[in-house]
Amino acid sequence: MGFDSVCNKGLVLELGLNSSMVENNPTNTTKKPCNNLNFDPTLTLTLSSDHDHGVNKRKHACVGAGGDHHGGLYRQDSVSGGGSSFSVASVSVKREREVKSEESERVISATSVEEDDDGIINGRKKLRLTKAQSALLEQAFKHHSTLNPKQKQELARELKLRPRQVEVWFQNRRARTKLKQTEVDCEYLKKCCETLKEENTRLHKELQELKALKMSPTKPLYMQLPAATLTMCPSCERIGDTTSTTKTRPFTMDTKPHFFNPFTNPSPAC
DNA sequence: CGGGTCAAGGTGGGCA
DNA sequence: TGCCCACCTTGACCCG
Repeated sequence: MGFDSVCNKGLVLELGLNSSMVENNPTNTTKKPCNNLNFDPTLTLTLSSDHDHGVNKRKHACVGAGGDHHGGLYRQDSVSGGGSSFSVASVSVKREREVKSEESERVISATSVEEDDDGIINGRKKLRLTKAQSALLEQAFKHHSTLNPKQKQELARELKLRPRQVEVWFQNRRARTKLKQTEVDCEYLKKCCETLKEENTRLHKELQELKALKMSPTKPLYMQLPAATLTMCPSCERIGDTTSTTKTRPFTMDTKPHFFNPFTNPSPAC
């Protein structure tokens, strides 16, 4: 029980993505990875108290993996079990692992409990997919991020893996995709936040300047008008009176108000 | 040796 | 009710 297990108990960083983002959310029924950044972001940081881990009642006696519950038992051949073969240089161990992995002979029977070369009973050994296996899985994932049972069987047969392993790979792959997308979204939101902060600072400064001008006894007549009726052109910085219908206006007013959009270029000069 | 990666275990939820 | 999914966690392995 380490730091992770403590921290994960309740701190939830939630990236809420509205409208178009939701359409491509991996959690929805379309199960499509999201590459769309055209969304209304909401960022929520919450402390959840009802997040129970590992103490939940079991819904399935042996869910999925139950059938091949010993699926985690893999033979690593000469490098398995942390035995004597680990005493050699790590480089040679790695090379040996690669050679062995290319032989695709590491997965043992789903129901057997075997011993390695050192006579140590296998616990949960780490399966490493070969490059060829990974490539084929990636290729399949590009086509569709989820598999129907037939596709799963086919892929498993092709890869000489158990269907459960293919299924797990796709689950983990989807999770990785989602995590990556979340990171991208997070970066984007940070930039949004920075831009809005800058704009907020600018507007505050502008407001202070306007207040200062209003306090001045030598202010021009148009500055005595209600603030709501005045608009400053962002380009030429001239003041306009939206209520005036005379031809003596400082400049022609646009009927539409100026709203700042941090993600688009400034409006063209008036 | 600490942190990262990844396959797999475990659980709750949605759906047909 | 069973299946499949997302999500969280675990443990093996790798790397600097």
